[in-house]
Amino acid sequence: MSSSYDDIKTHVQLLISNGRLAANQKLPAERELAEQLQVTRITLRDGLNRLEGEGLVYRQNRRGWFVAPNRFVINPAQKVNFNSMARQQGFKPTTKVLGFRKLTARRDIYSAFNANKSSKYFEMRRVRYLDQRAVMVEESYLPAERFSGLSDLDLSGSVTEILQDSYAVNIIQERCNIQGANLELLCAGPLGIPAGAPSLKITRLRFDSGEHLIDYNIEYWLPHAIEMEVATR
Amino acid sequence: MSSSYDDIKTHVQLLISNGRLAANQKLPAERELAEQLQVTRITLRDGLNRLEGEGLVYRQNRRGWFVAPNRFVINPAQKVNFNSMARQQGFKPTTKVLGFRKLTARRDIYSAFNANKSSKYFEMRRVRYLDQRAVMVEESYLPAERFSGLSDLDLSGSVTEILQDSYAVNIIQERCNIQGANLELLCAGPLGIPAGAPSLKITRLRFDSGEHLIDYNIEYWLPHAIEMEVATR
DNA sequence: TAACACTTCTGGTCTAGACCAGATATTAAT
DNA sequence: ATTAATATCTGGTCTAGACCAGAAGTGTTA
Repeated sequence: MSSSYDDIKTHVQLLISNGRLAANQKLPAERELAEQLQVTRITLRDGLNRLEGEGLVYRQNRRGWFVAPNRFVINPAQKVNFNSMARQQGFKPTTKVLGFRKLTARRDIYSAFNANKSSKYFEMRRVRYLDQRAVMVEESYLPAERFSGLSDLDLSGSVTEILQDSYAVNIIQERCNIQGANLELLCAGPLGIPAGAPSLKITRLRFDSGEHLIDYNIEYWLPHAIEMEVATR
Repeated sequence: MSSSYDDIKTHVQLLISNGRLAANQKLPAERELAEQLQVTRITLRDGLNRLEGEGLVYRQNRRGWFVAPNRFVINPAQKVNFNSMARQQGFKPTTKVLGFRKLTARRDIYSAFNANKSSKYFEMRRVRYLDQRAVMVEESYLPAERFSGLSDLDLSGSVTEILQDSYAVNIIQERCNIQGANLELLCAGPLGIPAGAPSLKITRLRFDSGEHLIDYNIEYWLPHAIEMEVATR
């Protein structure tokens, strides 16, 4: 009844629990582990993929496999602030802006804003890190006319706060959709994983007091870096 | 820049979009597809796994691959009723009770209820289907003393309603946790997929008006059968 | 000391088979 | 016609290699 996977799992868990490897430390190379366990590399990789699925390990493109730290907890039913939430949970959050540009005529965007083809939007792409580990890529779309000068501001913080502080726009309602999705190269690259890897895709629509859509926002999370908590009444 | 995966995706999408295959219909056998595409089976399977990750296809243990229908939308921040929600979205929901028993001394349970080791609980395990497709396995734990006679009732509906109608217990608050998890054999079996496959694990804690925990509930969803919608204010 | 070229190591992708176990269809016996 | 045995088809798992591309370390040169 025991499968190779069980052996691999046990072996890796031993490495971790014996204290030989702490969070974010690198596992031995695949070829080495495969030999230790007397299985082929492809079988070993299958096992590592499953361990990744359980959130025990994570990978970084052509660098290796690492011991996963605790998950980051987010609440999708709450206006989130990545930086403060992360610090609250003992992580060191950082942000890198990947790109900023003005674009037009992308159907998914202007139709979300209920606008026409010629309307212009800012696109901002960012990666978020927890303790140097890339965990999320974020794409934000904002109406360009309304937020002129946006690119001159510090874009490493919360969009909501920027809108509030610099444009006096208050987000008072959000709608979000969560589903599994595979990563395109454009998002997989900054996360240091191969294209096609699974992710948790959170699409947010943020509205102001007039129920106008202000921010169209897509987040791609490493699925095993987070968990979600929701309270209901 | 084109990978085998792209070819596989295009090929399968063609099969689907050409109308040759409708939702829930079976794809050709892996060996056949592999020959059509001139790749090895292992490469093809890698591609199918990714298509599964995108929610385009799903598998059933040793039966084959099938075209995925639309996702079922759930709202984790809302007291859910599987049957009515499913019908509302045009699915035909069914439920099968896998098992019902009284148990004691399982740490995760009695500690969730903040009770001692000797306290007794009912365990109810059910599979939920949408249009004959198994999409979720549910494990419910309820204090046995408080709900004696539970096993004599019709257990195919909503737990919340049973508690309300037969025991006058009103659930007024819920807390839920959502994360990716791999399936143990016990849950993978009823879902018709191999053990170790990914799932979306939703753990629910349901409280009554006195803030007592009433129902400890774990749901394992096929990750690509659902999406979640959450509204925030 | 700093910049650059090179080598090595890593995971990522792929081939070409094999055998197993469960699901299904077929066939034979009742 | 029903049941039971059987053969076949399916995906699930695994072996034993190969080659590629990017990351990281090493040594050389300016």
